[in-house]
Amino acid sequence: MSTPPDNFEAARAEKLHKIEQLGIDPWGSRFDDYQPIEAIRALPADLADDQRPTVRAAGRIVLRRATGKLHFLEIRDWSGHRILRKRTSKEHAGEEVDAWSSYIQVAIGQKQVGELAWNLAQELDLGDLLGVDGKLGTTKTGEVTIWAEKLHFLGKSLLPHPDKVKGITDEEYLLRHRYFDLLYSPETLERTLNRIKIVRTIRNHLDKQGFVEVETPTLHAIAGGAAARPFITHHNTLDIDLFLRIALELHLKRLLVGGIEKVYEIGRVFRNEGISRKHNPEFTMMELYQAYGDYRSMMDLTEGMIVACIDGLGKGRQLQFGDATINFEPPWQRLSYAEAFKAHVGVDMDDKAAVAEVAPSKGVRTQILNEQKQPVGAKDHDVIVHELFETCVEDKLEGPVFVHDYPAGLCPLTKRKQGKPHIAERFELYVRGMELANAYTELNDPITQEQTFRQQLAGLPEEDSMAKMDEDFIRALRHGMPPAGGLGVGIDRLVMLLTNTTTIRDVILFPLLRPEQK
RNA sequence: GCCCCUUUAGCUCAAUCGGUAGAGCAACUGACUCUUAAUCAGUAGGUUCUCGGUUCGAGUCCGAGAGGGGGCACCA
Repeated sequence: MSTPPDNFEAARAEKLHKIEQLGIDPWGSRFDDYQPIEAIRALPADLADDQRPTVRAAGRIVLRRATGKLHFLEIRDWSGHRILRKRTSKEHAGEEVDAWSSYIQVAIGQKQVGELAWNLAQELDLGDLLGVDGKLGTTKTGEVTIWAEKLHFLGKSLLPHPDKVKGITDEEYLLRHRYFDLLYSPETLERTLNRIKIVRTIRNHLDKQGFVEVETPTLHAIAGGAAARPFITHHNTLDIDLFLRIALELHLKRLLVGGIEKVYEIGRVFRNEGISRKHNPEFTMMELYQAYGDYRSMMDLTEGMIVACIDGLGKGRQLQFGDATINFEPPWQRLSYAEAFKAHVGVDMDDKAAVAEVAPSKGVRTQILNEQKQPVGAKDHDVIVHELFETCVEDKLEGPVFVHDYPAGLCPLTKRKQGKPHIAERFELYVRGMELANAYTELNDPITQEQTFRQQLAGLPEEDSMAKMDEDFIRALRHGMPPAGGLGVGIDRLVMLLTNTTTIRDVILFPLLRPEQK
C-alpha cells in the first residue's frame, strides 16, 4: 500500500488510517494532570537514574528528528515565552534562533516504549498533538529531555505545516490563518497574551478603586456619543432599523443617573469607516464615569491606570515604540490646547482673523465644500482650529502628554469651563501623535445639553455630528445626573503602544478582511 | 474612493535580454538508539493569481480584473 506522493493531505489521511488500525483514536480524548512544559523545564533534570522525576506533558509536535530506532521530537505548549536559542549542530553551532521556551524534547526509543507506541511513533507528523509520560533527564549533549515511557495520541493534523525555519512571512496568509500565526510567530502569541494582561490590569485597577463593570446594549436605536458613521442592521419582529453602537457613553451616563457612581465598560464598538493601520471597523473601548469627579480626576486616574498596565508587562517604564523610546515615568506633562496650538501653529487660537489667515498655508480650508466641491458656507472657527491642530500639532506630541481645555465647539457632551464658555473641560492623552485617551468633565445640565444638540444638528450632517438628539438621554439628565468625570480609552491603540506594534491588525486576533474569493 | 508596490511547488525564495520553470524546507522510499533548524541516498510535487492581447515563443512585455501590502482621504 503506497501513499500517493503528490498529495500531502492524502499522505496524512493515510497516517490517520494507520493510527486507527493500531486501535488508537486519532482525535484523542481527555488528558488530565499534564504539567506545563515551563514547569517541567524548571525541574532538576540531571539527577541519578533512580531519582528522576516522572512527568506528563502535552503539546504540538514542532520538530522531529528520527534516527533509526530512537526518535527525538520537540513538543510545545503555551506556557512559555520568547527566547533566543543556541543552535548545536556542527555546521551552525552557536548561532541563535528565535524560539519559544516552552518546547521540550521527547525521546522515543524502540526498546523503551513498547511495540504499540513505537508503531504509533512511525506515524507521527509535524503538527500532531501528543501527550507523553516519561522520566525527565538529559541526553549525552545535555538537552533536557522527557524519555518517553508512554505516548498518548491527542490529535492528528491533516494539513501540512509551514517551513520550520522561515515559518510563514506572507502577511495575507497569516491574517487569514491566525492560528498559524499564533503557532509559528512567537511574537503573535506573546502580543496576544500581553493584550489579555493589559485588559486584566485595567479591570483589576478599576475594581480596586470601587468601579463596577457593566454591559450595555450593542444595538442602539440612536447611534450617539461620538461622531462616526454607524453600521445599520434590522430587527425583524419590531421591523425597525437599529445601529451598532459607536460609543458607550450615553448608556453609562444613564447609569450615573441611576446611582451607579463609579461605572465602566470594556466593549466592542463599531464604526462604518475606512480601514487602516490605525483603524479597524470594530474595536474595543473602555469608558468609565465617576460621579463627583471632573477631568482633572480623570487625568490622575488615567496616569495611574496606564502605568499599572506598563508595570504589569514587567519591562520597565521606558518602552520602545518603533525607533523611539517613550518614557512613561509619571508625572506626565500637562499642556493646554491653547499653548500647544500657539507653539506649533504660531498664532493665538482665539484670534479668528489670524487663524483664518494661516489656515490655507497649512492646507486647511475655511469653507465647507459640498459634493461638487463648491463652497457652501464658512466653517466654524473651532472646526478650523481643530483641523489646524490635527495637521500641525498632533504629530509633534511625543508624549505622554495631557492636552487639556478644548475649544467648546468640538465638545457637545462636555461641561464648559467656569467663566470661559468657549473652553470645554476636556483632555486627550497623546503619545507619539496617537490619541490614547479622551476625557471630560461631563455635561450634566440637560438644558444646555439639549441646546448643544440642537445647535449641532442644525449645522452639520447628522452622521458627522457628535451630538445626535437622544430624547431619552435628555430625559435621564433631567432627573439629575451628578457632576462627573468621564474617560474613554481605545484599548487596541493602548495595546499597540505598549507592545510596540505599528498596525492595529496585529493587536486584534481576527481583523476585518475582505472575504476570500475563490 | 484615489495613487504606488506585490502575487512562481504545501512553506521560503530563484529564474540573465522574451527562449526547456529551479533550489532549500515540508512530503514520500530507504539507512541510522543521543539527535537537536539531525545527517546521507533516492522519489514525487507547477492553471507562474485570473481573463484578454502582442509574439514563432510570455513567469518575464501590454491591457483589464481579483487578493494582499504601503500611502492619501475619512476617522479613534
